[in-house]
Amino acid sequence: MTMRLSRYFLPLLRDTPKEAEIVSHRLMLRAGMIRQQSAGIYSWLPLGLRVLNKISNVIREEQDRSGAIEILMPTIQSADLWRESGRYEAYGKEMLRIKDRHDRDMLYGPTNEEMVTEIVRSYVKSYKDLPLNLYHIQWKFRDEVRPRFGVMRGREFLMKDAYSFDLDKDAARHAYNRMFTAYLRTFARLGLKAIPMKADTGPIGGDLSHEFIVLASTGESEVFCHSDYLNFETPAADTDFDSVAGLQGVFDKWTSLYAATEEMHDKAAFEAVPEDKRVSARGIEVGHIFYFGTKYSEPMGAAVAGPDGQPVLLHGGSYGIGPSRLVAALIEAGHDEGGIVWPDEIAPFDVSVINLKAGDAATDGAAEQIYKHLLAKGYDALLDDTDERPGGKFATADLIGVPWQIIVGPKGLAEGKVEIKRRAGGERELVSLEAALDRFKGRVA
RNA sequence: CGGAGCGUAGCGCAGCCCGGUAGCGCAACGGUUUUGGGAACCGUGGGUCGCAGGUUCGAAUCCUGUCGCUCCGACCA
Repeated sequence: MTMRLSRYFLPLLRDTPKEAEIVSHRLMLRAGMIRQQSAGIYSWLPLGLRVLNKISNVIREEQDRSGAIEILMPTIQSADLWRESGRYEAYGKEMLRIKDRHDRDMLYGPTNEEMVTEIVRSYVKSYKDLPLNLYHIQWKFRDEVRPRFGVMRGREFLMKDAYSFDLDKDAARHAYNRMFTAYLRTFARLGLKAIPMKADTGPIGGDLSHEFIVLASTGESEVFCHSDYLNFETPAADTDFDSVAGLQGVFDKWTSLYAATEEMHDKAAFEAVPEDKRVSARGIEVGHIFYFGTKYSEPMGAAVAGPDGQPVLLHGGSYGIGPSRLVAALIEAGHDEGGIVWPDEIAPFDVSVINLKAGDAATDGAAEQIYKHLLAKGYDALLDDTDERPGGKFATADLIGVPWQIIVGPKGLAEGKVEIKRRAGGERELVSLEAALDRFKGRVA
């Protein structure tokens, strides 16, 4: 996908709207990624939508790799389902309740355990159909008392939620480990160092609930962990997700050292970590996984026939990642004075070709040649063909954070050269036009 | 839900205390000169002052109500 900036819709803001407090919110507004429509509710503009979709695709690929199967459930749900689980009364004001024209109680789903359990109980009848993990990527609504920080804590948010169904707790643990491993891979691909931290399991108990936390100075909560986690190796792409022992190994390794959020913090255990390895920082929760056993299958009657023909209640778990929140988390983790610095894999564009003198035959020709080349090689390229001044173009490119800039100006071109700039480090290199083309041989997916 | 604020042009703000019919910077539009890190000059357009009621000869300004939004706290993917 390529785009000419002169014909694109990129409403940049030079000044920061006053309501934006944290850097990701400020930059998302300035870069024309989102538009607030109501407290905690946003429209996604072209640049923001591109990033959101790229994140969702990485999540989707890793969910699929782990064996989860994508579906799509509706945003609006019937209250009856929630009455079955007892959560219609229990949920409180965070749930947005609405009535349809027939005066039936409906709601805008804050999550989908009841609905997916309804689907599974009506079709899955045998232990042979297990294990099963269904996920979807859908908009959710939680009527937070106080939405804030832009899309970091919105009321409407995009969420990938997966739901696993197994015959017993041991099988459910393997399902949990599959998601645990998939999450490690997902966050690594997004360029994030996410550390699984033990989370409150509520009434279920056990050790099967983890929050995945990204360290960031603007994080919402205090976290404590062992610094070796930051250098742990990510599970490989060819990880065998059917290997019970293999995935248990991944889980054991990634839970071997101390890591806890403020709520779960154990001072004594943290003191046992060597002093030079103690990390005390702020963190952003980007994922949350947990096992809940028969919490929904029991009241909703979701059972299959076991090997002996007797009914067995399904053991479930659910696993969430918020793509819309991740957009903000990625900016919190990657920005500088000039603007956003996207990781390569989820940047809205791979390369920005900057024609410093639009209208000049030489720069127009060279910029066009490079742009067409990138298109042919499968890159997402943005061509800045506007008649803005060079300074403005540089500022725009830096603000929106495209990883590579190819700068085509009359001075360099007079010697047959263009400049390649890396957004992240700011390194610039003057190379021949041919060398520049040769540098971008094809996008590695 | 407690506490504190703010709604005046696309964005940032002044004007409000002390009522007299709206202004500044940026952005936009037209023009001239510019052109390698957010140019200069000249000109132009754009606002039922959140909304409703009240006081007054007259309300952005004073009073009442209402809606929206933000920040701090408690709560949450």
